[in-house]
Amino acid sequence: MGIKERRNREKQLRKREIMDAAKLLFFEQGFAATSMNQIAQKLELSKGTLYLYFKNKEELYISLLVEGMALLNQAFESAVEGLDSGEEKLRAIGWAYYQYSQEYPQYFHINFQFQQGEITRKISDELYRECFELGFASLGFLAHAIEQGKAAGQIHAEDPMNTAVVLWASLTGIIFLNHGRDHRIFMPSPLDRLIKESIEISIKGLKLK
Amino acid sequence: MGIKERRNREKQLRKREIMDAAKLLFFEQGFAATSMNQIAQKLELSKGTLYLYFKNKEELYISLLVEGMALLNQAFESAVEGLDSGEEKLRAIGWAYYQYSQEYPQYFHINFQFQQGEITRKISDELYRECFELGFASLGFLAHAIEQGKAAGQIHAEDPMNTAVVLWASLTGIIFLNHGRDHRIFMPSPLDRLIKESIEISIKGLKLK
Amino acid sequence: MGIKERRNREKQLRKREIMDAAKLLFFEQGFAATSMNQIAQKLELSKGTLYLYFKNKEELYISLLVEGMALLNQAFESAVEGLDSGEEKLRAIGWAYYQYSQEYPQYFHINFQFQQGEITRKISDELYRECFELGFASLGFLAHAIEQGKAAGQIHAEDPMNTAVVLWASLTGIIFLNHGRDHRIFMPSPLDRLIKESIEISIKGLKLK
Amino acid sequence: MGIKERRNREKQLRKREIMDAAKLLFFEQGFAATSMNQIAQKLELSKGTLYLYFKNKEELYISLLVEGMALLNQAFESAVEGLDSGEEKLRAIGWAYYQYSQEYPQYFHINFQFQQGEITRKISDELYRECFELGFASLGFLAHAIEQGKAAGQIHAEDPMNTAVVLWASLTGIIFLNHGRDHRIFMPSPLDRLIKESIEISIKGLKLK
DNA sequence: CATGAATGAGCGTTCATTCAT
DNA sequence: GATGAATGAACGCTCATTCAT
Repeated sequence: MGIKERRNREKQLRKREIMDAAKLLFFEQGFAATSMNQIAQKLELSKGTLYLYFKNKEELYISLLVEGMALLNQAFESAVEGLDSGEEKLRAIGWAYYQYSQEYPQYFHINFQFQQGEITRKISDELYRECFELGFASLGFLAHAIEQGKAAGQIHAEDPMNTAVVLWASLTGIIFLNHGRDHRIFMPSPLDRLIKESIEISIKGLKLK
Repeated sequence: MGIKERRNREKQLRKREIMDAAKLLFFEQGFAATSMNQIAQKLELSKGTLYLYFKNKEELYISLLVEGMALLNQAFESAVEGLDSGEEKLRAIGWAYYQYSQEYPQYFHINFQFQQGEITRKISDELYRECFELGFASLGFLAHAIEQGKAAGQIHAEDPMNTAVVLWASLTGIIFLNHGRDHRIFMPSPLDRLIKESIEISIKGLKLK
Repeated sequence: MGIKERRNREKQLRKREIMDAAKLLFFEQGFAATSMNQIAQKLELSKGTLYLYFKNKEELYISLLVEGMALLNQAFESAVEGLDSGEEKLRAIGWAYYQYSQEYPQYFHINFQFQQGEITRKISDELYRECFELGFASLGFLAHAIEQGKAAGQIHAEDPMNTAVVLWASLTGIIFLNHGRDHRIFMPSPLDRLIKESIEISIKGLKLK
Repeated sequence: MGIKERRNREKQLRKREIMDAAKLLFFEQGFAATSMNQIAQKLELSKGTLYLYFKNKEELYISLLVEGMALLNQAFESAVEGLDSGEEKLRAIGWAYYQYSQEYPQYFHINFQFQQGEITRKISDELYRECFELGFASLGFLAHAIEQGKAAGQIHAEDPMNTAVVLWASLTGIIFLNHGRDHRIFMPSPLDRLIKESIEISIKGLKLK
């Protein structure tokens, strides 16, 4: 037993190490430009070993994606904890999304690249579903806040899920402005100002009166 | 005379063919995942021929980008033509952006990929500046409409350029939801509804009263 | 008649132009690194045209070789003109070889590359023979001078042709030191000093007493 | 332990195989005309494998060059061992150079090609310096012998290094006559006779009296 | 006579993946 | 469980040569 457990623990540890190294490299160089060789070298591991833990490059990538999505969900959960009004929650979720993108830029990046579908086609439907559900859960936080505001008569929203998607995508679009790997892309103000402006515009735009 | 002209016309035609084939492939698979070989095969042309028309892969890509950006600017120009108020213009530009993304999804996609910087680092600063200026011009339409609304006392915007970027990125984020090359990504409603909702939220959010 | 002649003259002229352009490029970049395209562009001519005048790249190259060899023979002829003793002639030929290598570095270079055989295998035996005979003629000047010195009892040489080859190759080896296209190669003194020293050592070494 | 050692030995063996195959091909066809593909095919190996052992084509070439130069230096060292006079040493070195060129014609050729600068420009200054110093060491043997003869009053040489270069280049030029990859080049006598004659002429030409 | 578009084989190099040890 | 040598297909790109016009 004890042996088996230790083995298992060690296996998980190794998996972690691989994922951490891969995370950094994928973020810095993108999926296509990062080679399994690089990942192996960074860990002073042999290439073959990577394949003991991940079926292929895509699956390694996706496992990071899932992890990142789970983290985001936790962040949202904490953000709304103890808040009462829908409006407050909306504001908190928006800001939490921004903070997440700053604290875990690698995860944010991976998440986003995934949405673009560069990799999606190479993974199983099952794995895809898992990602999908996690994403759906995140959206749920937004949708729930909107629903609450609507129920309280403070917010106008025909279909809260619809509105949630709109807000989510807006923020994503803005955060992503900042994520090009070169710094020649146009940013009129610091990202946080843009985010704040976006959140406030949206909330004001949603308010009933 | 006639001969030279015909040759020239044919040359332009061939260039068009190449660009059209490349446009589709870049859209479907992304820049990195599309090979010159694929483009050539799609056209039943030899690889070498592509290089008679474009110095390299990047240049082929960028030529599409520039074309798409020019189209978008024209679309914006038409959209605001004859409109009076800033609000109307905002609405028109947002909608034109959406329509552009539907009519020329490949161009939209290429434009977007570029902003992400996947390619930016490989091209000359000069070429980059050209693209940049075209993009800047597009933003200008939005900024100008906001400015006008502000001047007319109808819109609140501390820094119109800032606000323009926010709106632009929001719309881009939403449209992009729809652009994964597989269609498994979550969309609660048709895109046009989401866009309309986004535009209206933003405009309402910007209004002074 | 007149027409035919003019045509012919023009054809020769065009051939000259091609050869002159090729000469420079082959010298600057070497045979392999020079493309037919480059030659055509330098002349503002189409690639196809080159093939009207030369069967292929190799033949263009070889035609330059033949020309250079003929020039060298002329130089040797002038050098020995009016000289009486074998020793004087030897000295004159050696020096003429050096001057030739300075005045026509491109020809010298081409000549030498040929000896290395990089190209030889691709040309016809017939063309090869022509080159060979020209080279042989050059050697003849040296051999003849040695013969004369020997006949006059001033020079020791069992087999003058043998000795001619030795002297020739020695000078070639020295001149070539200077012909690497980068300038990091070791040269203790200016080439002319080395050449003079070599000539004097050889002549002294050949003298009977 | 044993396993690791055997692996290492096998790896060295494979490296040797690659270098030996490359040596022959570079010799027969020159650097530019030899492709990595050819080398791989000759060994019935995949192209990719070559790159496990050598970073690129140039490095493979240079590793041969360095090997050859080291061999030559050893040959010179053996040649002068136990000899007393400068003249004897000169004769021995010249002859050792010839023998080296016969025993290791490929190395001789590679060395020579390098001097021509075909490849020099593509390698790092550092690597270049290493090659340079090995070559310089070879010359040093000659220069030292001349110096010694001069000190003993037997040889006239203003600048022994200069003279060393002259002798070296002379011999190189003669040996090279024989090294065209086809054998149609003119050779009046066997190479050894030419070499002997050259050495004797040079020594006689250098003697004081 | 001259063109120049097109070809197709080839280049050096990379890399995800496999498998014998 | 871990290794790392080997593969083989693919990459972006070049270029001598041909041939319809």
